[in-house]
Amino acid sequence: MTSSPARWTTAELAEDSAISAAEFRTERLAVTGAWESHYQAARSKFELLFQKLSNLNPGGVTDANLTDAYGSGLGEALRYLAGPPISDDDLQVIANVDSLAPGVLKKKPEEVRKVFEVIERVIDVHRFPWIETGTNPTDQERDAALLASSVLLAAQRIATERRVEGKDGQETRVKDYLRSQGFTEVPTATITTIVKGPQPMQFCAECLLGERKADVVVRLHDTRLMAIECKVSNSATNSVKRLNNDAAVKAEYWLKMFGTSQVVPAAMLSGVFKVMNLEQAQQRGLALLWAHDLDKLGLFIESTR
DNA sequence: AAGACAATCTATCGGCACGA
DNA sequence: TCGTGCCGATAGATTGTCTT
Repeated sequence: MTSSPARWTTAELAEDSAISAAEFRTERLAVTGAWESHYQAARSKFELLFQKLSNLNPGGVTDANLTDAYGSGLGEALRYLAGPPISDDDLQVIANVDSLAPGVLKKKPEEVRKVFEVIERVIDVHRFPWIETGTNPTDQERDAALLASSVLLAAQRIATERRVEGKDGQETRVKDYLRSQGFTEVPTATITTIVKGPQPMQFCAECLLGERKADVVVRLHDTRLMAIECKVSNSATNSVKRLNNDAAVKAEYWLKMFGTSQVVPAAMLSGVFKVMNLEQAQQRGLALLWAHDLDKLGLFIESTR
């Protein structure tokens, strides 16, 4: 007799989603210093860039200076001189160069030239008004440009950091919890049949289960595999994507691929989710767990003895 | 031969725009 | 106003290539 993960009632889902959203609220409002450090890091980059390119003065931007700037890892800051900033991918296409890697550009000054020609054409005149007049910036102009540019870059960095942290943080919590329950992590494996992968009292991370990657895979006591997807959503709009488009799709794939009696697809949730989406995903065979209540994971694992 | 660097691929969440 | 599809910006892993 196999044990199934709990199916939550609407009321239970509503309660947990409220707790989860409250936790998100608290975390987002907490002062972490992340903004401060990203701002400072960005500011330093632009200051260095200004220095290397003589405040973007006409004449200060030579091929040698540009190559030097790229070599110092300032290509990123360079992209952010554009209004609006150009992404790495876009710049490569628009400038029509083969590579934006510093080592490659170092040997091809003409490629650097092409890159800067693009930047020049789309440079943000709101931040760098002195470029148009061909004069030196006033101290205020220079400072305003540094401020605005640093904020622009730092904001993007924060957004990216949140994406990575949301996932990694949650995955780490799950793994730590499993360890606390006596499980041992084993190296990532490609799991083609149900007997492969983690053995009793083991789990692995980032395993390829069939043809889809699972964040954490645990061997249950009754030999089934539990595939846990870690999902962070910070808005109700995105809850449907994370749950129904990402996790439930994989759940259905695994259930079909390995059979309903062999795998237990689950999603570990934190952040903001809509109750309706939770119900839909659960309906589709996805077991729901909350990062704020990891003991439920332990209880289920125990129930498979 | 080793280590640095570059290219490629895939995954993350977030946000916009469109249509019901 | 709401639900949905699509895409953007980036990180990290892996694989490939070049230097020293």
